[in-house]
This record gives sequence, C-alpha cells and structure tokens, in this order.
Amino acid sequence: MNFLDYQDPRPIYEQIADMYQKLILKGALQADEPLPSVRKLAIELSTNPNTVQKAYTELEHKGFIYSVKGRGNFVKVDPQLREKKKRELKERLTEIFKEAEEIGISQSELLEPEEENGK
Amino acid sequence: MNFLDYQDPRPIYEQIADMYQKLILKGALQADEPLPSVRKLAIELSTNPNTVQKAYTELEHKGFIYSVKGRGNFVKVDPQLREKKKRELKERLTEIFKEAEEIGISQSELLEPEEENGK
Amino acid sequence: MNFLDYQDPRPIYEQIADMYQKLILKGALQADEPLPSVRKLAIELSTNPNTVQKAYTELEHKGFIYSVKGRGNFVKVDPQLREKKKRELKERLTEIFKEAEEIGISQSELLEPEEENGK
Amino acid sequence: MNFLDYQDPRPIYEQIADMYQKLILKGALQADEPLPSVRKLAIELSTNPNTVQKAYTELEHKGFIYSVKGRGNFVKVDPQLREKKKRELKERLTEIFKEAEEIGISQSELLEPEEENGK
DNA sequence: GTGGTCTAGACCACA
DNA sequence: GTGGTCTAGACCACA
Repeated sequence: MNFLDYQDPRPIYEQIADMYQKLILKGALQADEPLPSVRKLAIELSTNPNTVQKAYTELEHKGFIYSVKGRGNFVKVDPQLREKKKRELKERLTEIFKEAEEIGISQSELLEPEEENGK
Repeated sequence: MNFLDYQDPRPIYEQIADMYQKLILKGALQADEPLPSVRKLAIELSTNPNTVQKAYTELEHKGFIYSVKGRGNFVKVDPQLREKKKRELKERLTEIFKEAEEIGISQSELLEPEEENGK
Repeated sequence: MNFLDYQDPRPIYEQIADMYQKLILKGALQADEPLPSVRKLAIELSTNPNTVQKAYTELEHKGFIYSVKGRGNFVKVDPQLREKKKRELKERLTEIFKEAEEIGISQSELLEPEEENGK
Repeated sequence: MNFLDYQDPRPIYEQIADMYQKLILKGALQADEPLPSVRKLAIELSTNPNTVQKAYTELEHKGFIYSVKGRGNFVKVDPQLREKKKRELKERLTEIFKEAEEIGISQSELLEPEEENGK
C-alpha cells in the first residue's frame, strides 16, 4: 500500500511524516507501538531510506515518536497531543475568518451551506 | 514601505502575490488601476526583479491582473472574484473540519470559544 | 579555519551546529546576520554540503536561525535565548549535584578548590 | 524490575552501565559481590545479551568491575573510586561554568536560586 | 548563487 | 536487523 501522491507539491518526506502524524493523532497507532523500520518502509514506498529517515527525524522533532538505536522507532506517549492539534486547527480557523473579514465576508456567511435557500 | 517578512517560511514571490491579491479583493485597488512596475517594486522591496515578475505572473494566472506589453500590469475587472475567493475559503474550512473529525473533534467543538462559559 | 575535531565522538553535523549555537549565544553573530552559505562552509570544512545542511536544519529546529530560500540562512532574533540557555545550564548543574549527593558528596565539597587547605 | 527508559536518548548499554556504576559508587554493591549474569540480566531487562555484555565490558574498562572466566563479573575494590568520580564531576562542573562564562553568565549567577529573594 | 530534496550506496553503532 | 551518519552527485525552486 503506497499512500504517496507525486502530484502533491509537498516533498515526499513531508507526506510520510504527515501520514504518520495523522495515524497517531487518530489513535490508529498506540503509544509505544513500533513504526515500520526505515528500510522496510522505504521498500514499500519505493523510495530512498534517507527520505524515510528524514520523515522520522521530523516526527521525532515534533514529539510524535522516539527512536531507540538498534530497535526501531516508536509512538511517543503524549496525552496533550490532541489538545495541541486542536489548538493548531483553531488557529487555522481564525486565520480563515480573518481573511474572509478582510474582504467583507462574515463568519456566518462562510459557514452557510452552499446554496443559500433563504426564503 | 516593505511588507515582506523574511521569518515567514513562504517564498518572497508568494508573499508579494498574496499581498496584492488581498488589496484587490478588498477593493483597495480598482479595476484597470496600474500596479507598480516590476523594477520599481523590486527596488522598493530590495529584492530581485525576477521575484516580482514571478509574483505578477502568478497573479495573472489566477486572474487578478492583466499585463500590457510595454505599459505595465493592471488590475483585472472580475465581478466574480469575491465569489471565487469565498469558495476557496470554504474549501479550506471544509479541509479543517475534515482533519478535526479524523481525530474525533466535532465542528461545533472547534468553533466553541476557548473557555466555554455555558449559559 | 576548520574547527572540526575528528577525535570528538560527536557527529560532524552536531559539532557544526554547536559551534554556531555558541557564536550566537555569545553575541558574536548579530540578529539577521547571514551564516556562511551551505556550499561555502562545506568547502571550508572539507565536508559534504548535506552535512552542513543537516547542521543548519538542526539550528533552525532549535530556533537559532531561519532560512530564506534563494538567499541564505540568518541569525534569528530571540531576546529570550540567553535565559533559555541559562536554564539549561542550571538543569545540568542540578543533575551534577544530584549525582554527587547520591554518592555522598555535598554541593559545597564539589565547589571547593582542588587542594583543600583547610587552615 | 526494569530501570531502562526507552525515551532516554542514551543507548541501552550505557543506561545499564550507568546504573551499576551508581550502585557501586553509592556502596549499594560491596567489593567482590557478584553482578547478575549476562544472560539473567538480559532476560530481566528483555534486552539482548550482547547489550548487557557491552555494558559490563564498559564497566570493566572504567575499573568498576572485574570478570572471571566461567564464574561471572564482580565488583572491584577501589578505595579511590569515590575520588575519581568526584574529579569527574568537578570537571563537568568546570565545563558548565566555562560555557556559562562564554555567554556572559557568572558562576555565582548560575548558582543563585531561581528567584533571588535578597535578605 | 542559495537553499531544499532525493537517490544510491557505504560504513558504523547498537541490540 | 535497526537506526544514524556521511559522501557524491543530481535536479529543482527561488532570488
């Protein structure tokens, strides 16, 4: 199963990192559960181990996983993860509402269903 | 006046394009009004003329401006511009709600004010 | 001038990152001052551009520098940097005192000059 | 009882070696007392025997234990052990003070309690 | 010219 | 087997 999208302008390593970030946030991967090994995932995605490595390093920097030398990479325990993500989404929401207001579109107008059947 | 933010991860040409897009959508720039010349703006922003050119090309592709050889770039008349932008914002909104739902956060939970002071 | 120490067990990219971190913390490099380009520094240190790139990415993650595509890498403004570093040093100090106490060495005994001339 | 911390960036063999070093320095393990056998400890820690072996070799190099072929590993008698460790801790202390001075933080400032409530 | 990404492949430390 | 580092070199986006 290959979830990479070469039409996607994002670099491959970022697509990999985002994919696993979502899986972790969703709870599809439990704490301390191992991720696929760098080499295995590289083969599965027909990409270079360095690219997978970069994705994993990124995830480690962001606090989603931790790595144990000679053992592999594992999902990190972080009960506040969901809260963090929620805050990020709220910020992006605020940004959109701000942009809308700048061109005279109110928050409620934006949230309205596509066809406004006012009556 | 320089509105560029080098700490912003977006490339400079994109910041320029976004800036003018906003000005046009807001109505701050009227139809057929000329934009600053590529060279002038490049000097004003202490950046490379190639960069400004790229921003203008981008704006042309998106239908915000048109260029006249030997004369310059001008704001395009497009009564549906606001609708287009609105649709784009709605799409981004939908994307956020989708991401939220994937990790079990409902639309209403996301729209809630930070501290819910119920009643 | 090559400050790399191949006897040092730390990887090269980390030595580079640490070096620049120190220069920034010392104030030897001012905010918005450019770092040497990836390629130039690689040549100067007779190392691979990828290795320098990794060092710079590390510094960016830690908030010491920011990068502008097509322009280079620059020192980030962060007035709290010194405070952060101070806190880190204090933590390491505490760790040492803890280790000392575990084997029955008091803090003051550790701080004493090498030859204790009691008098 | 498993004292390993996989979130700890240090390799596992080092965590094992450090653990026993502490126990010996504290006096919790007496001279000539046997350490657990490589295999037993490996099982207890659910780790690889190679890893435990590496930790023991490390401890032997540092002079904390000695090994007898076919019999096991034992705590070494070394009356100067405490002095050695003290010297090591002092060196690390000096290193911290050096780093602090490089960024203009004095030794006393570093030793100060968090909030200085002078008199 | 400057940074960023990616490949292919080597070599090492660790388990 | 598993991750981590490094080299050599290519190619792209951006300024």
